[in-house]
Amino acid sequence: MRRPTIKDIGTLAGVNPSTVSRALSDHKDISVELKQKIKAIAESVNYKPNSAAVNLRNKKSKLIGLILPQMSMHFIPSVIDGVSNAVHEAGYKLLVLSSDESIDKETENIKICCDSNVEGILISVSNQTLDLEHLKEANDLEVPVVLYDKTVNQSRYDELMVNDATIAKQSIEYLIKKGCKNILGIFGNKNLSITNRRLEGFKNALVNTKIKSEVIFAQNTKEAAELSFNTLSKNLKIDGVFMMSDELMVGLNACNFQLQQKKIAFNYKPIAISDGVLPYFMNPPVSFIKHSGYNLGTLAAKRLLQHINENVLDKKFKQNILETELIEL
Amino acid sequence: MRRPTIKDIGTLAGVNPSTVSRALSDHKDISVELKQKIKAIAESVNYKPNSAAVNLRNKKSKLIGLILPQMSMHFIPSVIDGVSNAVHEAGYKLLVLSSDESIDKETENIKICCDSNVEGILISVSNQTLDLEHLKEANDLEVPVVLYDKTVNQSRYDELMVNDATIAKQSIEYLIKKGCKNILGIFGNKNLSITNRRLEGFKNALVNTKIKSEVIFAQNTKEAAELSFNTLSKNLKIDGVFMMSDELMVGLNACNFQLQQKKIAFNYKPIAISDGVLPYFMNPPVSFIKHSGYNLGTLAAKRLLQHINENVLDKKFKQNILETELIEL
DNA sequence: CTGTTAGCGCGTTCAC
DNA sequence: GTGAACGCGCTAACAG
Repeated sequence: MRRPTIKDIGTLAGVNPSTVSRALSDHKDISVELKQKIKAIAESVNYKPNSAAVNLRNKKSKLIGLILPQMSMHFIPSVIDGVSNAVHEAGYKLLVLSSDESIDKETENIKICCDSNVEGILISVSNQTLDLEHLKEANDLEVPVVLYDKTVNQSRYDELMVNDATIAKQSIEYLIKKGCKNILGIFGNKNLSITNRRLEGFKNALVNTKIKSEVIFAQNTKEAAELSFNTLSKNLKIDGVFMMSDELMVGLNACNFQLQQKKIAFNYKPIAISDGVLPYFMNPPVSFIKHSGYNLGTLAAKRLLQHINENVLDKKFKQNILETELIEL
Repeated sequence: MRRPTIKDIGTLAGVNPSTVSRALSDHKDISVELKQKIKAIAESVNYKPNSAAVNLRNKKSKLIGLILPQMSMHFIPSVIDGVSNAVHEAGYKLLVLSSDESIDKETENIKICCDSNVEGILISVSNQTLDLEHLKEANDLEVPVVLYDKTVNQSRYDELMVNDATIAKQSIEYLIKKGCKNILGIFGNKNLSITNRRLEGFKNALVNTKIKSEVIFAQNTKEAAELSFNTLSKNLKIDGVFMMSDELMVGLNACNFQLQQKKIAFNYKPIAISDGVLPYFMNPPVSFIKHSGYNLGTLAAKRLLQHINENVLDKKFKQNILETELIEL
């Protein structure tokens, strides 16, 4: 059975399609009785407007593109959840695209968004991304773009992120306050700007102190486990460990097991930047600065929706810094 | 600057819009030179077909709806990744929708899919879902549906899942083979059919053995941590623990910390059903039956695409059982 | 080989 | 108050 159109309803009601259209959208020129009659018919045949036709007519797609640097189990699901809720609440639908940390896929994803007539793009860039040239097409089409979390240095698009240097600094200051004298910092990919910003905060916190520090860089959980084991088994004086992400934190959990196996005593205070779920379940638990992907996603989506709906008068670049809180375990 | 249409190109090239359309789609009736000329112009004005118009015309949206029971960090991201890759490879785009374990949201999500003219739906049902009545609309519109992972008893739609009872049984048999005599099973929400299927496998493995067993049900990681601590601290004879998911497994990691804190010796073999990432990093590591969300997503998507593209001659219900493997750590 | 025409389903302007 | 007609952008059927 073909899906009923506005035309079919018109035939059934004995009126013109345009009358049906107006009745269904509660146009004031249509009499109350006729409206009721038409709506009843629409209901009875289970009428649904054809979205393609509506889109074509209105030049709107009610679609938002969410571009993720990769599909990881850490942080990303929270972001999707936050964005998804905010977007659906506003009657939009979400196109989810993962760039798999490749600039080519990212470019392709932007193209898909543009080709799909999305009304706005939320993007967190891959670690291969150095500039935003590939957003030119979106720009030409005047599709609003909001950057979140991972960005490059720019001042053209709104962006929403955490102050990486500050929260890293806070973390270290916490360790210092707790009396740590030998601090290990576990960081991610050395080439990422996010890594460097967090590293900067780490170093800043140590300026003018007598704290000793070591730093390691790990590409993933496994490397974090291995490298931190190497370090912790050699340098037994380490009494504080900072991890810049959940992913690396999980590595430390495995490292601890190795240390126990080798009967290497360890006793350090751990702190991580985390989405907030896993730290409670590490062995031992890890204090953390909560960097909520859900909040980030929600706020980024809301900001984008403002651009779309309110023609944001004040169109100048805004950098929104997300609030965080320290949770002590 | 308005986006150029096929009409604009026609004007520029001095030909009819329809000629442009044919040239761009390499219709054989158009001369090679004209094609080149038109393509060059299209390129130069950065022409992009208007997807809404194409959709309207072709009655196709190139959209697939992926409905998730919830947006969790376990398993789900892998599923999305698998589906996403398969779907993009085939030139489709992915609408991601989370039901948040609510039957109402799930119904709403199905509605969104139908309203958006998706060409197919991949759905894993919420834990409130008892039947598939709410798929009626998709059915009326003849939108293909494939169920994956969490389903209800049905034989109308294709489904793709793991044999829950079997892998649970395998897990326990592994523990038995390793010499365990006292086994603890940690299961999820008691009302879920997936829980009951895995529980059934668990029990079956114990039939006709002298193995003692205990079973606990936990709603989430935190409960898993608490309840398993209660059990393990009381029953010191437990020498094997089975966890039916990553989420619960993480709880055990926290439980182990508690046991250490209280100086309670524990020595059990752990095994879990897992997506395959976290078990390596637990303290201690956990052997697991790999139930890959990525594979599941990929296969489910491919099956759905078959329905969409090949008019699947053999339309009868198919239940596909996913392969798994046991990884010993 | 290329142009003309019509229509996909809807919304809006204009006329009655 | 309601109907007729047109156009959104594209494609397929029909002409020539």
